[in-house]
Amino acid sequence: MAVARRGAGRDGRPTLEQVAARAGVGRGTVSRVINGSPRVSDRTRAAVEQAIADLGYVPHQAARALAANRSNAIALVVPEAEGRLFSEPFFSGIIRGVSAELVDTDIQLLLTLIRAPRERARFAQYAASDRVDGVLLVSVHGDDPLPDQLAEMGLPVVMTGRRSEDEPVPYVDCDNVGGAQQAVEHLLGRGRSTVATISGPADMYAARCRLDGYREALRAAGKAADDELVARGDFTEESGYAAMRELLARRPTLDAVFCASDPMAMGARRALRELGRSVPGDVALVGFDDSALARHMDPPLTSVRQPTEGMGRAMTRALLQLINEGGQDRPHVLLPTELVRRASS
Amino acid sequence: MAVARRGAGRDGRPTLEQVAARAGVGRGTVSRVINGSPRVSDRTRAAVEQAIADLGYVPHQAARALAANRSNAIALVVPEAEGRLFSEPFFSGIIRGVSAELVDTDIQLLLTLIRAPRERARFAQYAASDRVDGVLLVSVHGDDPLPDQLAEMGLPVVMTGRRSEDEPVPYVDCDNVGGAQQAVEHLLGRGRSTVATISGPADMYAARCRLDGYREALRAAGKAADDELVARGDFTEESGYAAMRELLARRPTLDAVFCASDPMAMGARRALRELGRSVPGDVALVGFDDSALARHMDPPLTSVRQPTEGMGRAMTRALLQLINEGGQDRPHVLLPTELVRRASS
DNA sequence: ATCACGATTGGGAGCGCTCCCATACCATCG
DNA sequence: CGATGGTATGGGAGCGCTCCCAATCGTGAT
Repeated sequence: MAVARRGAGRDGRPTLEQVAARAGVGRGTVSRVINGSPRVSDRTRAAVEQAIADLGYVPHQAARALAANRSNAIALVVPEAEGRLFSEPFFSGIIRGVSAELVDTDIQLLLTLIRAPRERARFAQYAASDRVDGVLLVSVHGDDPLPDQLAEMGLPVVMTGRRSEDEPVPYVDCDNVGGAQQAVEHLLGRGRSTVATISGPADMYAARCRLDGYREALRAAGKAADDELVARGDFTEESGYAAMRELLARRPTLDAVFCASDPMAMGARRALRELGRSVPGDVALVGFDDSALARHMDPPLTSVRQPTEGMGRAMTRALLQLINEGGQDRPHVLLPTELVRRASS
Repeated sequence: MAVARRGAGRDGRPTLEQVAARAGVGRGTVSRVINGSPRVSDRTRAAVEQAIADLGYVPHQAARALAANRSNAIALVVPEAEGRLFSEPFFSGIIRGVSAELVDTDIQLLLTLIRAPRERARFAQYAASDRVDGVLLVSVHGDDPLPDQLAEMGLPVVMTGRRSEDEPVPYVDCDNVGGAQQAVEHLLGRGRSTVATISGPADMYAARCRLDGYREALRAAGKAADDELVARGDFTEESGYAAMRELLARRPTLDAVFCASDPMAMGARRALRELGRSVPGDVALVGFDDSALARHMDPPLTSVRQPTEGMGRAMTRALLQLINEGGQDRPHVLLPTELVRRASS
């Protein structure tokens, strides 16, 4: 036993040095094998790999990080104000995607919730001090300076969603315009003639995109734009309820509504019920996000699904590329959405 | 510039050594200040703190980890089979709690999803190699060997939930028995006389506890146990639907049902509607978990809420204590649940 | 056979920190 | 007044790895 452990690290775990000794080579060579350097002969590589297997050697992260000056970790930052996100499939999908993309690397995922502004500052400092190789930002608000701040420090950053049309920071987004368009085309295709929309806050880029998609679909179908058919919400159920009542007051004859979020669709559904309109009989309804809510509404809600897992993967790939290639290019990825048809339309 | 940077780390960030130079003390002293050692005079401490502030010094994690042989990170492990968890408030609450408890430490949270068995093995190896100081396990199955495996390696571990009555691994759980009991007492208190239950899989400890709570409440109310009023589900909506039909077939006169999960309550509600029973008029319904579902059901579902955030905090505190004190004691924490009353009962 | 040059390889130096021993200093005590 | 026992402090050693330069070993060209 003592022999087997000779020269072992202080936990009794084998070190590079020991692997080298066992394989009859130098430290440098083992390091090269581990890091996949091509400058190693096949014979030597095989011997080293054998020794690694024999000893059950696992490289010591902290030592690597210190020597190589990279941390082999990336942070996933979630502003917790968006607590909402957490219980939605959105966040779940993102994590799944990120995690899936990381599984074949030896990169760690650090999860950081940011509540107070104090924590934001703290994270900025933290990120600045070499502790992560890159940052994934989820659900950034339009006026959040953090992305630029991090980017200016030279830290690779990728966000989900854009803050505006000409987002300077690399991002992965879903095709909000296309999704909305698809939803409205679907409603028109089902024979609906008067399609209204309940849109999100005008200061959120995604909300504007969804509204654009709605308008584009109507235009493509040769319908005149009609602002009477557009009501504003703020993505919440309450706002959806109010908007629906407003729309019905303005245009009692409408027969379909595209809601820019599922909770708003939920609110709209409630308003419709109260006013004696059936769904989908009198009014067809489509939501956005395909949350758990949608599946459980009565009737189940047709909704636009974001490829959340794909977005998580894409973000991660983009970030790893930034880290490894340090490229000057700012990757922008746009993923397609999918309409999930249910009984509400 | 060059002067300001003299002796700086390779990223231009200040090192301990520089702080020491600026404060006019030795490395060891600065280290003591940073680590809160009492063996430093107030004068010296103040000088060092000033130098740290002046330089904006932030300790280099990897270097600390290497020298001190601790990683300053804990892992939160989630078996992704429980993908379900993700979209429930449960997971969200746990993360929030863990994160809140870590915010004043410099401990990192690593998130690890485990999908395939291969990944489980990989994680075990990973965890074994010094990369985390401890592990939080969420939602472990009754037959999962991972907790014991990790514990045997001497790695501090805390789980949510128990696998059985005499769980050997430290855990934090909510009071399932008490929660169920409270729910049933509530139903009885509302004047219901024939309270049935749809319970979870018999091989899950939490499900057995909830059933025990149900029975205990009836017993306390002086009601005879009646197996005809107990139906098995597997926590899914479908199983709740089937169980409800079964119960009604057996006992058409029942007037209340305690469901051991919200999705089962959802299924039960559907069955009741189909069979022309009103909720809560004919049958009162109570669920468990207080998921988003509960709030959005029609009528909104009374449900037993787990203190998820509190559980996250408790797990973290327990783990940190295990890490710091290396105690031989196996902390077991049981937190109370809360009945959230809504229109369904 | 000799020389140059690329492919491999070994191992020194050093990453920034903690640990701990040796030293310096100070107040108290016999 | 010197011995004694603390308390502060400085700094050497070393954590396990990567980087990189120098050394070694072929191999083909001359």
